[in-house]
Order: sequence, then structure tokens, then C-alpha cells
Amino acid sequence: MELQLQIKMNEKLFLRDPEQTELGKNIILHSIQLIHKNGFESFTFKKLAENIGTTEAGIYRYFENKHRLLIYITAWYWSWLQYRLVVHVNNIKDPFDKLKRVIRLLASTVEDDISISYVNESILHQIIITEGSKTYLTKRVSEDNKDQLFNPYKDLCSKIGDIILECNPNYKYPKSLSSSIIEIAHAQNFFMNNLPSLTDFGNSKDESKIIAFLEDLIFSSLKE
Amino acid sequence: MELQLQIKMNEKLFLRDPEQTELGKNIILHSIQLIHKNGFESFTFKKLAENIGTTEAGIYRYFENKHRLLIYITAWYWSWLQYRLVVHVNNIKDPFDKLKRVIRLLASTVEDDISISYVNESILHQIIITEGSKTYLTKRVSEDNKDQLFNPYKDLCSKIGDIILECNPNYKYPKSLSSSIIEIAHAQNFFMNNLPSLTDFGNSKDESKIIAFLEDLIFSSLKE
DNA sequence: TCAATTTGATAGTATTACTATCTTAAAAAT
DNA sequence: ATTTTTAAGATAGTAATACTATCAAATTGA
Repeated sequence: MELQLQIKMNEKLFLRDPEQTELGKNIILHSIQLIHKNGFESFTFKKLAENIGTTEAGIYRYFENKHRLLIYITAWYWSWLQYRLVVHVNNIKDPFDKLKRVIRLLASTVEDDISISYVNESILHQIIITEGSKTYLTKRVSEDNKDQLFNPYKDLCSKIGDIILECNPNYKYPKSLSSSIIEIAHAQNFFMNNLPSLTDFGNSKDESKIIAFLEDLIFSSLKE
Repeated sequence: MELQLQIKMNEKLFLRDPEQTELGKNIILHSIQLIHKNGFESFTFKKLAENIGTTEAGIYRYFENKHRLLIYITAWYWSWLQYRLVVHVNNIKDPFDKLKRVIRLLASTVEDDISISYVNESILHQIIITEGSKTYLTKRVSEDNKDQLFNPYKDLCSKIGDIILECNPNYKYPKSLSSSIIEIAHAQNFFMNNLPSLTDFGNSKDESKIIAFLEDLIFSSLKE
């Protein structure tokens, strides 16, 4: 028997559910590849269609536009990460140990431990680092937020916030700290690989240094 | 006698120096207004030209494309902020006091204390929060970095890193911490105003809370 | 097997992101 | 004072982007 993880996505994210058809899955698969290869700015539905071997109009039947598609794959990533977080933290008693595992999860390239056929989680992680914030850094944030498109990200932050409170019930900024951990993990990863003088990791490109930095930063402020 | 601050910009940022002509200054002035109003994605040289009362081709004589223009105004902002930082920190002995002033500078809406005629620094700050990271979150980062387009940001980080080391000469991550302070200040500001559940500041929209959060986070890890 | 649904193929439009050219106006140099 | 340079205005044009619409063929499913 084969168990398959299916992530239920917010229906406002798509016009037609991409998980239900071959073409839909191909759209996700190839859009991840294309965005990773050329960046979101130069990604177009036309190129995507050529890549898949379908037509532009075909893609538009699934997604309203490329921004929605980016939100879709980002939301999918956060949902998947939340699932992995629950698994990794399960049965761990010590909240500090929990938080350490969370930091590792956020700052490490995925090892494809729980993988889903048509998604390449490892390059997806790279996309989230470079393109993830573009989902909300728009004039449409509030509308998109009302449509609950950012719920997976918010849920994840909320879960991490709970663990932070387990570590220190008096800590005043659990939500801000959790969103900051996520953002720093990504920013430092991007800087390490692209603008190394903004970090202390030189050209080592060693993710464990980001983890060490985050642990130092977070635990000193939680242990006080 | 009137003193005027002029910021010398990297020549690779423009085709023709916008500070030297009326039209050039108008391009900067109106692009800041337009990007603030409609966001960078829907900002076009055509709309900008109509706004100024010139033609599209006219804008292209100054800037290669809108991305370069965004880098230009971002770089200008960081240069200007570095100048303000030097002024605000000047003559302060206690490095912790210095760092507090830096945090306040990064997390506060500018009070137009040192202002330059044709730039609206207060709305520029808002643009940097929403659009700033888009300058480097591209496939061209490395090239643009080789052209030293991000030097003002890097210089600022380096200066803040020095202050961090004054606070604690043994601290291992001065550069990562300074880039993280800047990024968190912006992210938390954006979240507070647009996705408040990602912060602990509710709908207060009170910048002093971001400052308190940052101080708590930073000083606990520096004092250890 | 009939009906509904999904895809493919094609066409078309408004806008974007430019490049080119030519003329006029203003500034600088001689 | 008049050339020469430089900047700006006006206009045109092109390839690509971001869509929308329509119709036919193929597939699915009741």
C-alpha cells in the first residue's frame, strides 16, 4: 500500500484544481522548474505552455495569472513545511529542542524526506527564498489576505509562535519572532549565496552557519 | 548661505545623471510618487512620462529600464540613511546608545530632518519597505553586484556591523546581524500594516513597538 | 452511447518595453 | 554674435507580454 500526502489548497488560488489532472500537475512541475531557472520576472505563461507542450490558453484555464500561480506554489510550500514541522517536532518534550528542530527545518535545504511525486521540493525551497516575498509585497496584499491566500504562511508562524511561548511563556513577541526567524533564514541564505559581504559566512555557503547564527540570536533572547 | 547635501551616485545606475537637470529631478520625484501610489509592478515609463509631461523616450535617456531606476532610488535612500546615521551617532560614546539610535533610525518613519528638495524622503521610506528587496531578488544580482550597485546598502551594513562590534568585540555575526536588523525592521513594518497577524503589534501600527522588539532581540544576544 | 467536460488550435487586442529618427530649443563655446 | 553641442520633444515602429474569445476534437463518465 502506498500512502500519499495530499495538500488541500484554498480554492481561490486557482480556477481549476491543478492536482486533479495531468495537465494541472504538469503546470506545477514545469512552472517550478522555469521560475527556478529564469526567475519569476521573465517567467510567462507562453514559455510555460511551450515547455509543457500545451497552449497559453490552456494554462489560463487553471490560473488567473502568474502571480496567483506563484502564490499557489508558495502556499503549497508553507503547507508542506507545516506538515514536516509537525512530524519533526512530534514526541519531542523539550521546547528548546523543538525550536532547534524548527530552525533547522527553516534554514536547511530539504532532503526530500517526505516527497510528493510531481513537486521538486528542493528547488521549490530555492524559489521560496528568492520569490516568496513577492507574493505579498504588492498593492493587492490586503485583498489577497482577505481571500486567505496567505493562511499557510500565517498558520506556520502561529505554530512556531506557540513553540516560542513554550520556551518562555513571558516572551512578548512570539509572532514577530517567528515571522522574523523565517524571513532571516531566507534573507541570510540569499545573501550568503549572492551578496556574501552582507553576512559573516564568507563564501562558505554552509547552511549550518545560518543555523548557528539563528540559534545564537533566538535563544539568547528567549532565555533571559 | 544655503547648504545642500548632494549624494554622489554610482554612474552605472543611470545613462544620464538625473541630478544635473530639471527633467532628471522630475523623473526621480515623480517616479517615487508613482511607485508609492501604484506599486512597482504597475509602474511604467509611459505612465511616468505622462505624469511628468514628457515622453517615454525622454525617460529612457536617463534610465535603461525601470529596474535600474528602482535600484537608483534605493541606493540613494541607503546613502542618505548612512549620512543620517553618521550624524545621529556622532559624539555618542556608549556603543549601546549608538546602536539604539541606529535601530530607531531604521525602524522609524523619517521626520524629514535633513531633507533634499526634490525627494520626498518619507514616502521613499515606504517604497523601500515594499519594493527595496526587489532590487536584488533577481537573476541579475551577481552582475548588478559586480557593477557595485548595492554598495550603499553594503556600506550601511558594514557601518552598523562596526557599532555592533563596539558593543561586543566577541560577537561572531556582526554583518549578518546588521543585515538582519534592517530586513526585520522593514518586514515587521510591512506585516504590521498589511498582515498584522504575523506580528505582536496588533493593529496599533505603532513603530515604537517594532523598536522595542528589535532592542529586546538584539541587546539580549549582544550582552551575553 | 449520449452528454458533459477537458484540451487543442487559432485568432485577436491592449499594453509593455523598448529602439530609432528627426526636429526644435536651449546652453556653451568660440 | 553666431556656431556648435547638447538636451528635449514629437512621432513611429516592433517584439513580447498578458490576456480573452471561439470552435473543434478528444476524452471521460453516467
